[in-house]
Amino acid sequence: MGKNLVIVESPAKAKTIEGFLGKDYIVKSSFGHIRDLVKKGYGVDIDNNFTPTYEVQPDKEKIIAELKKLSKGADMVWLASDEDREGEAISWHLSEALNLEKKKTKRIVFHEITKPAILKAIQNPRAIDINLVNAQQARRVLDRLVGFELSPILWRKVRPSLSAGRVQSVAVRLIVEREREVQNFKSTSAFKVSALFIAGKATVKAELDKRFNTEAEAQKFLEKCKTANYSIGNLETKPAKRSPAAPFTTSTLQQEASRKLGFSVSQTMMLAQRLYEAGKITYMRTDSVNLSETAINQANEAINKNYGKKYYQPRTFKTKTKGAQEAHEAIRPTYINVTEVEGDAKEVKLYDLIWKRTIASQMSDAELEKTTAKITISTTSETFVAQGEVLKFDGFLKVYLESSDDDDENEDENSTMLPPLKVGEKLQSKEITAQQRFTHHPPRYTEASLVKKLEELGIGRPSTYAPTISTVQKRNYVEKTDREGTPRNYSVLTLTGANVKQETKTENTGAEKSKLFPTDIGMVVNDFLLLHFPEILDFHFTAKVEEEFDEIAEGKLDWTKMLKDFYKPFHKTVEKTTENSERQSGERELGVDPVSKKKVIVRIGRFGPLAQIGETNEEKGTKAQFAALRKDQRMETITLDDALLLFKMPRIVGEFEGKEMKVGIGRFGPYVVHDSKFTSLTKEDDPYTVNGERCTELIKVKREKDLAKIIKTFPENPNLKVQFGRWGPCITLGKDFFRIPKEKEPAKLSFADVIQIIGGMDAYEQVIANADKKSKKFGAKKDKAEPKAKAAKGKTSKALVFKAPSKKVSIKKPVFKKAASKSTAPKRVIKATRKKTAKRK
DNA sequence: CAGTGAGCGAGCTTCCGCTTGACTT
Repeated sequence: MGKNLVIVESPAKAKTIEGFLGKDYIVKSSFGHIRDLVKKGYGVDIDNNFTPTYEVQPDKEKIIAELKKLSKGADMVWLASDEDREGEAISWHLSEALNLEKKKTKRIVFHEITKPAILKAIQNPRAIDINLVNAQQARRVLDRLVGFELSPILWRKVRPSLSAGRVQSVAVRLIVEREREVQNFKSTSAFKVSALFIAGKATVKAELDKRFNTEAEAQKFLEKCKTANYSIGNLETKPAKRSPAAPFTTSTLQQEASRKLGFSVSQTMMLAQRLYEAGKITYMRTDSVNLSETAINQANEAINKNYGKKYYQPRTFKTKTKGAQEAHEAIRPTYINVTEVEGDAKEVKLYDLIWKRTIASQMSDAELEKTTAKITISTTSETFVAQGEVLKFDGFLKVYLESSDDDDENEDENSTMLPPLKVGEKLQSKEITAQQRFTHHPPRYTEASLVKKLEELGIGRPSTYAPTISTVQKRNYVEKTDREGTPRNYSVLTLTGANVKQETKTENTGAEKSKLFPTDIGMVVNDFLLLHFPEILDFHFTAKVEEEFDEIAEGKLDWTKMLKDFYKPFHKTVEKTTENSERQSGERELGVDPVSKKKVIVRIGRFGPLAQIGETNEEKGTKAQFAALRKDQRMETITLDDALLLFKMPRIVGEFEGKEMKVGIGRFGPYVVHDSKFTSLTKEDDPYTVNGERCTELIKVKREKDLAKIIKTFPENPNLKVQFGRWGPCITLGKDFFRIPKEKEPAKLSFADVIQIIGGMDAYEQVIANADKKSKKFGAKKDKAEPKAKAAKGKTSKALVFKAPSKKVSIKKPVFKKAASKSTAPKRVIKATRKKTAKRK
């Protein structure tokens, strides 16, 4: 037999499979899709039966060249991409792009990476399923058409650079609608009654079988209890059992890692990727809950060895996810006998989670015994109920228990044991309390609970959950933030002996951590799309088109016909909307300004949400006043009073050294600016009332602090200093920073030394000129940082220049301008880019 | 770092799914 070329999607998979197949087989990977619709324009010829135009993705040119060469020399090419719609398309694109001969090409599939599975696949090859490929083309083209027709409408009607799509727009809708549910939620309260009884030597905790709507009713009930006798009216013991959850899919892994370990969705995926690449776990982007036979056998061994035979119970799970394609196994340890891995702490934790979940899925049910005791009250018909739970056999609970999203108020002191009780037995009441409890609004989404919801709706795929969440945040439709709670009073009535005591207590309510909130722009875009394109935004739109894709895959429906039927009415709506719809600014009238008697509105402006008093009208000579909304304010909920307060800012609070002091609220909170220098106000200072005296004080303190940082100044230029920066001594020139070479002593630097470090006189002057230019360009068209960077790099800079650290900049691209020279060139200063370049260990 | 609230307009933005890159010393 001659040489065989096998092509799979993932390089890690290629490595594993090569080991199974011996030396007649070369296994290579395509790194996912290799061709896509052309990037420019639609890439689809709509008038010509939706003919797509594909191009090899630029980053895949190299791999295609290599595969081409290898396929030429091979006797047989085995296309082994995943067994799903996308995988079939990858095989098809490969056969096209590599110009493979039909008789030299075979298509094989397997959904687990085990030796028997691979060998069996090789023995059962088939041809490319063109129907399945067409289903993928339909999916791809539909997504392109939806995205590329909707987005431009948003550019015209709302704001440039926005986006819309089949998946992201529904994700945003979910978050917007949930937020409105929260806003419209009216909390009600009721009194929950619980009691502590004494039975012999033991205490029994019980809860009343009803709640009281008012404090008066609760009070009345407690009055009745004063003279009451209590006895066991009924006892019931029932066996119960609990079963383990299925092994992890991408979505359930993301949820559990979020609940149990506090990882974000993308963090989980990054860690899982590393574990996968290290050969520790199976593939992490999967919707399947299946375990291979090999894995089940390994689990059997591990359970017998670690816990005993009684704990083993083999199970197979069926996916409940609609539209699951199950091209892979569930996520599991590659070798189940490896109970823990070494290395990065977070990887270790994630592996442990996967290991436990996998093992637990093959373990016995937990057996419980639930006892319910009803306690009668002699003076009234209500009854108290005490519940106890005894674990008879722990089963899978020995290793793993799935968490739930609403662990909010499950304070039922779960699974306590009841003492031995008898029917008719008398109980002593020790204490009865009636506590006011409030109803909760539906929970806001976390990243993970949003993924769960999307999966339930069949929207998105394992490979896109994490990217979707980052897209809606990048577009500024959604933000993940914390929110501080507000205190709320509640009432507690306590009966001890013959005394009822009333207390008012305070609890914190509404606090949120890492939850998804819609932004103003997110709401405006959502409302606009929902108004004009309800079909696309429908929660079942994806499910509906998926059904049609399935029909295409089964050969029952022509893919271009499906697209035509979709596109015709859709495009009509697009045209109608482009022509007829109003520009959307989310404008909302708040009321009238009592001072000027002019209308106050909020709307989205060029730089985001703003409040506006009056209108600009040249004929009448009126001019509108503007104030940006604060970050924690929403157009939908801001009140007139809050909006009016915004116009009080910035506020001139007085004079100091002949220059005025202005107080404002900026991106980083309240500040006072004096002589164009900013000083932050402290938490105790209210920016609306703080006076000049206090501001002067703050400015003086700031000056002293700044002064303490300065190591050296130069008479040649007051803006040039040697001072302590965040990472030790450095040279500052205006807002540019320069690193001091190790061998130099900061305090002893001369002006000439400094110029040399900056890179010579030319460079020095250039930096000053660039700084000037930048400040002048303010309010001009666009951010002019780019030309500045070029100038500095191309001509002058011989030293490293870096800007003051700013989160945005450091993540996006390194702001270092690398020195064009040589030995004296200092090394990198900050590790701002480290995260990005950090590798698997 | 923090302000701004227009339309003399050139050309850009955008989708969803697959998968991991990585010029130099």
